Amino acid sequence: MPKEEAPKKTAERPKKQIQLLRGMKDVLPEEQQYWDFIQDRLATIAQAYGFGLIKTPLIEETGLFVRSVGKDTDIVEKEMYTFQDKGGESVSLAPEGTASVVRAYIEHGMLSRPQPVKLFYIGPFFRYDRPQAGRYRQFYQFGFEVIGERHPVIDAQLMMLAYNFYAGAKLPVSLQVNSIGSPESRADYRKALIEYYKSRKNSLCEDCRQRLQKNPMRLLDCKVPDCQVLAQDAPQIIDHLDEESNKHFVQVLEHLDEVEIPYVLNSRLVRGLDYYTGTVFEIWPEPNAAIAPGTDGSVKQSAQSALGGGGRYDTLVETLGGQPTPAIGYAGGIERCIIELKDRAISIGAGYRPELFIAQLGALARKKALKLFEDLRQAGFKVAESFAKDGLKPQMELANKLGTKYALIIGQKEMMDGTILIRDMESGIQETVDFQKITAEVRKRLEKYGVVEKRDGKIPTPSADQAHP
RNA sequence: GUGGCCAUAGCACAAUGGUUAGUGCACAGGUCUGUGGCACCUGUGAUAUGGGUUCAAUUCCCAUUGGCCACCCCA
Repeated sequence: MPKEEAPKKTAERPKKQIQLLRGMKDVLPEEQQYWDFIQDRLATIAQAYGFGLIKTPLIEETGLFVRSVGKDTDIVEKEMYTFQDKGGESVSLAPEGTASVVRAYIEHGMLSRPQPVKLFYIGPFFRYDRPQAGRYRQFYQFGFEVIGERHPVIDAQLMMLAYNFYAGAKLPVSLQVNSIGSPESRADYRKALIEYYKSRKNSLCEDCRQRLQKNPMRLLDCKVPDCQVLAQDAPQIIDHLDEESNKHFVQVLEHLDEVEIPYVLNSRLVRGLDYYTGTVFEIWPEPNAAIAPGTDGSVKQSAQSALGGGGRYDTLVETLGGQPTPAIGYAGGIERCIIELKDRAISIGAGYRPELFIAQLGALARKKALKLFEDLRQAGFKVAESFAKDGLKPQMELANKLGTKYALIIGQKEMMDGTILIRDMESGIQETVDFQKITAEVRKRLEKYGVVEKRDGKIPTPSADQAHP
């Protein structure tokens, strides 16, 4: 097939280039290693802590989220992808994972499994929000839910799991912890807060006056300096916890102390979703010292945005129609995790790198090479090739770019002799070996390399056979 | 949802109200007819879209689309 035939310019390009929908993102092969890295670690950790993977649908009945996340939350009020399906039912793309997991727990009668039921998920979610770095309209979250147990040790263990996930990936993070108490004590606290702020309303920023009406707890983490001053002396939720919540929280902290997981008591931590009760926590990235404001002004230190968050939701199962069942969960954002990994130039191990490259020359050799590729692949080698290329040179270039250890060269001469060339790409030394013995010869050489690699500590991450969402 | 900054090849960046819009990397081919990394040469490839001002717009104006930043909120 003559390769001279340049692709003819076919139809005229459409005037309007079709581009990504706002807030959407393509993940290209180069970035895939980060996703693999995270997924591998998640799968490992989930297994170690006894979580089973659950896959829930992208689409659910709208009511599920209205009832769980809360109808007055921003997420439900203005960020959901909601539409009518062809049957006229109102459906929504899932904006988060917990609601679906709880729905599944109830629907599949998981109450009759050994409690607590520990479930783990990973997948895309959707929120129609204004995009920013690390914030997409389709974004990926992983989550761990423990349903059916109220003991504080569970809270501590889940925080430990979350913390260890990041620590294991060499990401410096801090664990922020708080308790927002039972719904009753929260209502009580709310009253106290409103009371406190009422008299000081004039010193508040405009947003905060809104918050006073809508979501008083948010007053506490306003960034306006004047508001922060007021927040200093505002009543603390800790002081308004009911006895049970308080006792629970103290025990959670004791457990955390015991396992020596560092945490920050953050009395201003409130979570936005309605279903939270009691313990709440977030994982924050530590400020990145590596990114200092450059003289050129090209600073890219993203604002404090949580890598993930979670908490107890002891009333949610009941809210969604199940038996009263305590539960707790954590959810983390994958894109944000990747941003941190990249910013901190954290090594995630080498990506896929082929060990062998098959170069061929001539029609007969090409046929033989095609077969050889298959044999070597089935023998377990990572093999690369460029069979469509004619010249040896471009093939060697590619072998070099891919960083393969050896090139196996088969041309007319080798075809005649029943041999093949093995070229060491680093030294340039090449040897002629019997074609029949190629597998053994290659294995012999690569095993030698394997030892060297181990010394360097550069063992390629084993590509687990986990599912990619 | 609010406010601001921005948009030139695959990527990173130049330039200009007036002939063929440059450079580096990448990609393709060649110098090298069976051998990669280096060098040199050649080539492919772009002014996001729509409208307006103007003799003339990639440049100025408006809108749309998209990106980024700060809010809001959240993963």
